[in-house]
Amino acid sequence: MPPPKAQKITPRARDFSEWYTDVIQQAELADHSPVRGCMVIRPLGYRMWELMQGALDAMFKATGHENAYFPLFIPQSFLAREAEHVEGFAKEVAIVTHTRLRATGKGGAGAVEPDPSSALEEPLVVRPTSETIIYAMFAKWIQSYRDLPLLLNQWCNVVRWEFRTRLFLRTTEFLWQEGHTAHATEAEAEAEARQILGVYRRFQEEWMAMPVLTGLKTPSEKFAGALRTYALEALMQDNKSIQSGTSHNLGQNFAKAFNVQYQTAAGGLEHVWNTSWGVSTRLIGGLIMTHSDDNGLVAPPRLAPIQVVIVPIYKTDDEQRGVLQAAEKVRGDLEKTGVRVKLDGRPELKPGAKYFEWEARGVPLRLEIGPRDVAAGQVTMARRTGGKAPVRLDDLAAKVPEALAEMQGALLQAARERREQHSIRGVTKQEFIDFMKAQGGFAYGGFCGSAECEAEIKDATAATIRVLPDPEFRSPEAPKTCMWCGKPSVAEAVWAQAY
RNA sequence: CGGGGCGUAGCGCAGUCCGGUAGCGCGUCUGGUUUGGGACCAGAAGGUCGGCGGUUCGAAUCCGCCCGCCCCGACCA
Repeated sequence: MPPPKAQKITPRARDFSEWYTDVIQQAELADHSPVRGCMVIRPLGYRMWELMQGALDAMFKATGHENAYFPLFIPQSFLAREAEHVEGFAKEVAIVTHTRLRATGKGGAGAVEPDPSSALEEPLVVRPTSETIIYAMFAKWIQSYRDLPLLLNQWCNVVRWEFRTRLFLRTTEFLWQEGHTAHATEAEAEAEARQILGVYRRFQEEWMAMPVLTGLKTPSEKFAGALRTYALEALMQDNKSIQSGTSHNLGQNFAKAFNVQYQTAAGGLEHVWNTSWGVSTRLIGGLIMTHSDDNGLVAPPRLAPIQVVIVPIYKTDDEQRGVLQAAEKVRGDLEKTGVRVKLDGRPELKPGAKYFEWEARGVPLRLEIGPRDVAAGQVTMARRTGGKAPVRLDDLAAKVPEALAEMQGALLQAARERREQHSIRGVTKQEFIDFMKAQGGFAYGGFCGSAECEAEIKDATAATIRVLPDPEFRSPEAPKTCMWCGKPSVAEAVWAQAY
């Protein structure tokens, strides 16, 4: 019997926000840094990011993209070159103005100060995103249509000085990838932006087991400087939506601002068409809020840093020897099949304590090996999502990958069902208001296209248009009128309260 | 930046009203006994009580100023 200890994780039903924070703490994914709003990604969280990077990077390469690295610092004047872009980011950029410190003779925190004689002639901004510096370089590299398309990606950190931050979801500094491409025609750029949206969707569904809606952002939600922004939206367990990725058709806005031109086959001079697209460590926040439960993290097997943990159980020294030997063998066998496995041989903890710990860290499968199992030539396999059954040692190398694959599928299925249960289609104004006031979720309805309606709805319900959904997500029947103002509908929209 | 709350051991807190040896739980360390769902016993380490100043014989406690953090509102992946 587990003694009723103080619950370390606040139940979701009591306080979702607290629950989220507790899950991250207990799973040791990340921690707050001494700098307000910044995050330390701990080994487990970073391993998960590495697994995400590995999968995404392979997908980028498979679609013809190459990695490069552009610098952290951007001349302040660059940011100002594209008018809409600078307006979008001006309020949240960090600026470097000096190159050295000097001693003040005072003690403590005031012992040093920026040396006035080291002031930079032109301040540098710390990249909030890299369009400006990348397209400044593209202008040098692109001469002719033969240089196109140029398909680059970079993995890096960016800084956006946010007022309110939350681990993974919104931090001052975060890790991401940003793809930047240049094309000869608008159609090619559009195809690229759409292709990447598909890549992101596949990654999020197949690897993260996180179902997404894809579609177009309205002008009020699009990226500053883009022609069009496509996005992916996923519904979290608190019925708020998270934007889990964006892909922009930048048109020729940056090409014109940075003079990125190429000679056509016919000998003319044209501006290129650009795209940019990114996903960030925010994905980890989405993953947590999609699958995890009141016992802690639930990691989808394909992205679980540890997929299987082996917990040996024994009383006597004799038993310990036999059990550990069997456990080592199991670990070796599983490693050979490519499973990420850990044997928890710590002698100072009781098995139950280990169960709780690994559950909090989201390990999909736990193999318990005790004297009875050894005698029977089996292990006891427990799933993070529930259920426990013996598995013969001979079958293990086959059964473990099978169970992992099943769990991966079941998580996506469960998340999809949950999303559909919290979606409402063809809403009327009153239904919409009631829905957003009560449980919330994805509300599908007609939209007249006016920014006024959008703003009114946001004021009244805190809900915003997440996307104008792509065809595969639209309702069977297109709405005829705007669910808010009753004027003719120009597109179906999906509203939700959002992160 | 506006409204609210809080700074005491690694973490969570009591003590502050009413000044008088700085405490509790968890965790950590040592030793022993334990181990099929959060072990137990014994011992130990660990503190400029956010900072500076004031009142006082004496301040975690009273007064003043400052600093930091969390939650809620306006920006955002």
